Amino acid sequence: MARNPEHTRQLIIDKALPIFNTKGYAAASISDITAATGITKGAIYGNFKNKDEVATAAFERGVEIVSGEIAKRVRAKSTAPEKLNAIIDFYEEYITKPPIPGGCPVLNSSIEADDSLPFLRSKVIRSIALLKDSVIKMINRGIIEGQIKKETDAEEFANFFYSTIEGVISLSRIEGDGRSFEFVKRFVRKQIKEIST
Amino acid sequence: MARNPEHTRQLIIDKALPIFNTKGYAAASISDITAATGITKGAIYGNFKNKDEVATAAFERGVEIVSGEIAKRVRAKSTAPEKLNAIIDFYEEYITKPPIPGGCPVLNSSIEADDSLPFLRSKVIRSIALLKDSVIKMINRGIIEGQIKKETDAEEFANFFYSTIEGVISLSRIEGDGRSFEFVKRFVRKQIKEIST
DNA sequence: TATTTAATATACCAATCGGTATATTTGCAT
DNA sequence: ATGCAAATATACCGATTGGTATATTAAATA
Repeated sequence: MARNPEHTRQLIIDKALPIFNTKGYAAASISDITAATGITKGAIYGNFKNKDEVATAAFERGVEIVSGEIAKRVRAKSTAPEKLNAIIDFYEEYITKPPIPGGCPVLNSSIEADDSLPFLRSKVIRSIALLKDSVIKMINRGIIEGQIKKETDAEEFANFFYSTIEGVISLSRIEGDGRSFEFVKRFVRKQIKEIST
Repeated sequence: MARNPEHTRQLIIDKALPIFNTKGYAAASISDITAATGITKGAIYGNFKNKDEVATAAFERGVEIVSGEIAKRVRAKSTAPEKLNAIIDFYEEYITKPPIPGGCPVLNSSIEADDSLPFLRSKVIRSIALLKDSVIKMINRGIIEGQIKKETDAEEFANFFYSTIEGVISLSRIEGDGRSFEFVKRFVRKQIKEIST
């Protein structure tokens, strides 16, 4: 080994992530990445088989960042309603100070990978499933612990919850302000209160 | 005039729309359009200044199709709750038999135009505003006509409504089935009932 | 310190991109 | 019928794309 390939690989992923996330897979070029990293094509293709693999690694890193940040905030709260509200707060902050430039990588990749990019599709599907599942578990635990009404349909709520959040992120980003988010936040908070005991 | 340029222009738009909508602006090429239309570059650049203008025209046609179809279904119902449910039904059908291949052009373009494609941004923003506004008006008329509870916040509901629908469309499309939509539909229907008198 | 080998840099490839200049064709007006 | 102008087709442009083959460099081994 020579010249720390681990570091190189990580550098490529870290710099490629915001590029793919802002421009999209198709518009992002290898040259964009060499420019951002100061590294040459030789190094990129020495560490990744092709552009697809760079994009895949970047996406997985993006999901890691997002879900890691969510997990941190969720852990900091003790009851299910508080945890759900913490997730909303995280996404609200996402608009003004996004941990990854370009919006939510799950949503972005979801749009671009639904008809093309078959190598990404399954990864995106899995990420969404994990995010939803954590909300479902959160609600069911809340039911057991008496914080959430026991008649609550966890899967229905989780699907509403993530659909609405992803939807309002797309709205807020294109509109360029947090106005829509404010309305939706207020609504979702009411729904959380609604299922709370 | 010769050879009916109006027809040519419309042909280009009609064929370009599903291409842009499935592949996205960046991945869709002029060659894709010549291949789909059987028409040459000369004809395309004779009718449009550049790729941006083709994409813009295609987007506007897409919005026209979607909002036209929504308007038709909304007109067919007489009360606000029925109208709202008709919109949900429209988007549910969108998953299995989309009027435009590739999903919702408003959502797709929203994702791609938030950081790039400045020529599209304002058009997307305006389309969203119109869609939301029609729901707001629908609810306020429903309040006047006594079908919707008068304490309902129309703007809040409209934002929730479209965020949730756009979000669940993205989910359903990447997941490849209508499962998530079923859950979300059930939830939104309950919310409509909730604000109904 | 010399050698070796892994990692990175450089130089290049064909293909494709958006766009244009020009040639050709078509339909209308005369 | 003929000439003209508008519309479309063809041929081409430089730039960029993802990718590769090869040269160079740097670190570990001996």
